[in-house]
Amino acid sequence: MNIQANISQGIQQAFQNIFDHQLELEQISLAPTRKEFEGTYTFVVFPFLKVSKLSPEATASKIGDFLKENIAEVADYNVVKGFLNLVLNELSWLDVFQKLITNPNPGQLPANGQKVMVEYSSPNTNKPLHLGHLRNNFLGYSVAEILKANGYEVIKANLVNDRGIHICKSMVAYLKFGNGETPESSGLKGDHLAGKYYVLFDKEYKKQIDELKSSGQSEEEAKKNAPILLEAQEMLRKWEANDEATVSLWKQMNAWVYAGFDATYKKMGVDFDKFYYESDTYLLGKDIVEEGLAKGVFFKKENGSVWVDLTDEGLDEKLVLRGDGTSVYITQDMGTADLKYKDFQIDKSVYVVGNEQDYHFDVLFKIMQKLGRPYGPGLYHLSYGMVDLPSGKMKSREGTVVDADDLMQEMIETAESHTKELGKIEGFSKEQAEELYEILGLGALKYFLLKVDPKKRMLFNPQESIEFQGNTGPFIQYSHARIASILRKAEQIGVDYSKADFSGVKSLAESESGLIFLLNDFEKKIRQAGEDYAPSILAQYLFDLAKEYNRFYADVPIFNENDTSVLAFRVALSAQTAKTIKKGMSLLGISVPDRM
RNA sequence: GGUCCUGUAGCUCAACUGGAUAGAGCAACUGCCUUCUAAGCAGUAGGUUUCAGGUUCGAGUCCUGACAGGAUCACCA
Repeated sequence: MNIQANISQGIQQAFQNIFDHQLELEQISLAPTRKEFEGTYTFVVFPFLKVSKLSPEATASKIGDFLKENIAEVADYNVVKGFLNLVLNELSWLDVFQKLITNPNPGQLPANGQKVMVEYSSPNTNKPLHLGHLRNNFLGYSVAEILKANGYEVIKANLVNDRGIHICKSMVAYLKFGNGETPESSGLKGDHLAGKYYVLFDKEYKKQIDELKSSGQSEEEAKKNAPILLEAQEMLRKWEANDEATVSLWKQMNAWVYAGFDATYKKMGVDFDKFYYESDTYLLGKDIVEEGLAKGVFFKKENGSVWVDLTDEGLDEKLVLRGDGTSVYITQDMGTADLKYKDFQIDKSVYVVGNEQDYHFDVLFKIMQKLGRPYGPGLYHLSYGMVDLPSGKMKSREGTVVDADDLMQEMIETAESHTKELGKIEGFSKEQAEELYEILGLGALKYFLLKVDPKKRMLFNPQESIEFQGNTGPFIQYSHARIASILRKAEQIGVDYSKADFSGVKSLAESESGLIFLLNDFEKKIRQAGEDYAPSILAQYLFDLAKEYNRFYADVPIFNENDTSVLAFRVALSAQTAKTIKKGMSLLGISVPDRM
């Protein structure tokens, strides 16, 4: 069906015929030939010398001869040491291209009947989202879209952390210092309002600690005894006892925060199919503890606390229920895992959570597997590194964060000034121009965060603004806009490339066959990105594709071509590239403009 | 201290999962707008892949041990 498969089969036959040896297709790997050598694909023969019982050169030559004779696409070959470089018939790329353009929806693999849940975002309702959340949200959204493209049915879930001591801290500070302030009266977004009081709490808390210390208490005592902390703890007790005033304040503040989050999510371009709230789930999981005890997966200590022993898995013993029968974090996570399965019968479940929780998820997944959950093997922690600032770690309570709303706004403004500097807003209405700035600013930001391997922690320097040139979102967007311009012109002068009559094409420029090679690779990359949960693979691919197109654009004239079928081919090649870029970028959550 | 992650050009990142002379972008320097958008293209320069061993035809990639940075090891979430 495609060139690579044909060649692989040819190699298989070659081994059968020449060496009387049956090779599995999986054993045959074709690598792209390095630029310094002539050829497209390279087959490394070193691993097969035991079979051929010949020198590397002789082995490679024999296989090369066979392929040249029997496989239409192989025009020639050369051998360097144990490397068999296959030179393809230029025009076989044209066949590949003809097949590619018959696919109306490139990059969409057929449904595989599997359901996967991607949980991401998971905000705390006591503070606004910051740069770290942006990485989380963009990653989660992109992985969800990539899995959809791989044929999964995807449920995007958001587990909102809407209860606990941290929310009570904001509430206490609000009661103390708020004077009835509201988002309306203050002009603050609801999430920023809550965040403000979270910071105020911490200030007051530190002040009280200092006071207690100067009156003779130890640091440890002071931290425990500060009145404002005791108030927050008291408020948590009242909340859990369903105290009317407390719950109503909690609801009020949460409502403000959600309104703020909604606006931020909308700007980010992410969405969710299902929300879970910890205020609903925090009591779940106790029945699983019982089940685990019955099955012998858990055991009880003298004080009544319940543990799981994971020492034979290389981990420790881990508490799953306190001695007083109350839950810990992992108790409710066990319960939530079951709840997700009960709600959606998912085959796989992806948790997009920072790498500081690696150990926690390791434990959680091992427990669910020991309990024999059907979804156990499909649990995956998509762990990502922190985003650090030059000044160090971001801390919400100290106010040393790069706020998500601010950063997105800055990016949009930067995009605006870049665009104006380049004088590229002629013919744009005000609305169109603003839409463009948003597409470009967010594109730059998303690409910046997604092109890096998630595992790596990254340093973000606000002073050195995110680039718009080189390996960036706008570079790829620019390539798309160029093609869109070509396509407009083609339509204007009536070029019909839909018939796919490219009969006049007798040879291909390097950039042309290079483009087809990459376009043909799209599906493979989507598959790889899906298997590895790695948007960065796709980002890298799209950069390569855009680069190759720009090379083509500079090398090969389109409208100066006399032969209409050649002209049609080049327009069709452009159109296919645009389609691929657009689809690929959409899987990263990035839109592409038609003009910029 | 135990466990996990990371370490590649001045900076930010790749390297098709063990393949050839380790590639891109930024920054620096040279060229290219009277032809489809110069947010572009072509080129120059930049490397002991943190270090030391090992495994094999072949190691940035696998193993062992150092070194550096980070995370985690709560009856917190």
